Order: sequence, then C-alpha cells, then structure tokens
Amino acid sequence: MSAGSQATEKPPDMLLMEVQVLDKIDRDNDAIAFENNIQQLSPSEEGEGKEFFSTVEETESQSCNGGDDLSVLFNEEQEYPIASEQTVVINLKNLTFEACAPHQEKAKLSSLRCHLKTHSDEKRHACHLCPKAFHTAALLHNHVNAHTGNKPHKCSECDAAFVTRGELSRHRRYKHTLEKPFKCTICEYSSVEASKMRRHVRSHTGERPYPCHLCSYASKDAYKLKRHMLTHTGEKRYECYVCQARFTQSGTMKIHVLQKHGENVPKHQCPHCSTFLSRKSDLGVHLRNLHSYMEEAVKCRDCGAAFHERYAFLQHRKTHRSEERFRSAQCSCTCNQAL
DNA sequence: TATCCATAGCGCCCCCTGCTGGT
DNA sequence: ACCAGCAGGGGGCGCTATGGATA
Repeated sequence: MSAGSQATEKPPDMLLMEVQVLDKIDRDNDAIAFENNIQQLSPSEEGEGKEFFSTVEETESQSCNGGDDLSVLFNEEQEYPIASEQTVVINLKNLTFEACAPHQEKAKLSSLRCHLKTHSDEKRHACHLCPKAFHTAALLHNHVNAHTGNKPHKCSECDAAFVTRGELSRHRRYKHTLEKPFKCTICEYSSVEASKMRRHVRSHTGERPYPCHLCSYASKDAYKLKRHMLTHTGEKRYECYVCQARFTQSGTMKIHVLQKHGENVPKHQCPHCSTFLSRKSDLGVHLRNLHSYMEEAVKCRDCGAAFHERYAFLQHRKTHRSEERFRSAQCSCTCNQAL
C-alpha cells in the first residue's frame, strides 16, 4: 500500500480515506477479475474461448462495484489501477477530475461523493430494536420492517409478501415470469440469479473454493462446506418427531419418517423381478447388483450353464437347491424312506 | 442532499438424488 | 433388503450494500 509510504504530509482523515478507497478498489478489482475469469475460462476439453455464462442482454452491468466511476482517476493503460507509485488523494470538499467532460464531471462527482460515503464508518441511522446501524434511512427502514414483519411489497399473483421491492421482483422471476437471465453457455441451465450461475459453473469447472480445514474435502459452495462440517462435530440437528431419532440431514430424517412412521408408503418394484424396494436409491443398487449385464459370465458349478445376469444365475441355482432338498427329503412317517 | 430504485452479493435452508457401507 | 450417512446440484428467500437517477 502506497499511502503510508508517501513522504508528503496529509491530514490523518485523508490518509484514512486513501486507505479505505484503495482497499475498496482492490476488492472491486477482485470482483471484476472474477467476472472476467468466469467469462474467459476456457477448459481445454471444451474448446477455446468458450464463455461459461452470459446474460440474455449481454449487459454491461458488471455489478455495482463502482470501478467504472473510479476508473477515471487512473491511467487506463495500467493493468492494475493502483501502482505503488500512484496514490489517489481524494478531498471530499474539493473533489475534481480532469478526465471528464464538464457535464459528466458533475454527475461523476455526485456519484463519487455518494460512493465515498459508503466507505465512511459513520452510520447515522441506528435501529431502536437492536444494536445495528446503517448508512441510509432506507436501509434502516428495511431493517426495521424485517424486525416487525411488515412486508409492504405484496405479490399480485400469490399471497407472498416481502420487505423490499427487490425481493418481490426476484420472487416474481422464480415463481411467475420464470425469467432466467443468466444462461450457461455449456449446457441448458439458466438461472434467476448470478450467484446461482456461478455455483452452477463450478459443476463444469470442478472448482472447489471452500476447503475443509480438518480433512481433504473441499466444497463447491459455502453451505455444503457448512453441512460437511457437521460430520466432524457429529451434530445431528434433525429429530424425528415420532421416535426422537436424530439425523444429520433434513432429507434423511424425512425419509426415515416416511418409511418408519408413514402409512401406505409407496414401494418401488423392480421391473425385472418381483422385488419391492422401499427406496428408489436401493432399487438402483438392486438393479446394478442383480440385473446388470456382466461381461464375464458366471457358470453354474452343477451343470456348467453360463449366465451374464446375476439374478438369472441365482434363480437357476434355486432350482438346483430345490432338487437337492427333494432328493434328501425323507418320508415323514415312521418308515424313514428316502423320497 | 436525501431518497428511490434496481441490482449484486452473500448466506441460509430446503429439496431431490444417488452412492456408500454397515446391519 | 433395509437403513442412515453424506455429498452433488439446484430452488427460493432473507437481508444488506451499492450505484445511478431524480426530486
């Protein structure tokens, strides 16, 4: 960081502002670099220059990171906006740019001043229900509504209601308009939210950015890592309301409740034999174990017949066993004669 | 300058699915 | 065969932060 290395004397608050702005720009660049990575990643198997996802409009809205506004402060030829020799001194009261046309300058100034406020620690709008505080009255308003349960934004097509307009808008996309602006360029997947697309892209790239610090596992998304950590703690947070048995995942408990305590539980019948399985996944195991084709045939030790399906082989062996039982059976009366 | 608005981003929880290994 | 543990992929929502436009 260059701010501290500059020999020039500056008021402490200005130095702080420099540091905060530079930190912010670093983060913004990370975010933008991330977006660029997403669009430029080109696994060799998938061909060159393939983008992983795009929006329908191919918008220039690369998120509200603010890098655009600030970019006027820097030499665009720089790979990184902040070289070690470049220190950006921003005076909130006498802010000026030289890179903007006059009419643009005013708007930029306004935006930048507004943006810089976000770096201030000052949060004047305090919640009276909890210790939190916010930069703006609108944020506080939303926060208080979350406390009180007041949801002024109601969906016109269902009973759902939300604290913010944005939540309502997203709900409408999920449930009613089915608009999914983020399209995967590798498969047919599309999503309502960019974050979902990022998560999806990892299923193509194999990227696992969330490593477990206790074992070699790494997850593709943060919540999966959190769920995984329960395997280390042994925590079983889901309890069967009937028998109080405990489970690690809600889905596992749900299946337990259904299978153990449910009535008229549907069973899964094997299409090749008369077996019924309580779980679909067990049907899969059953099919693999008994009905899959075996390259190497199994031979019957009694008659030498060859079978490529284990189920057919087992059925065949049954016939030998019943013959054997028949031969060794004795008359049940007192004569004890072999049958 | 405050406010509104749209959007981004992170987190949380749920669902369904399928594999694995113990009984 | 049954069962629980566990991970992958994804849907939906809660909440906050942010930037641009505008009153």
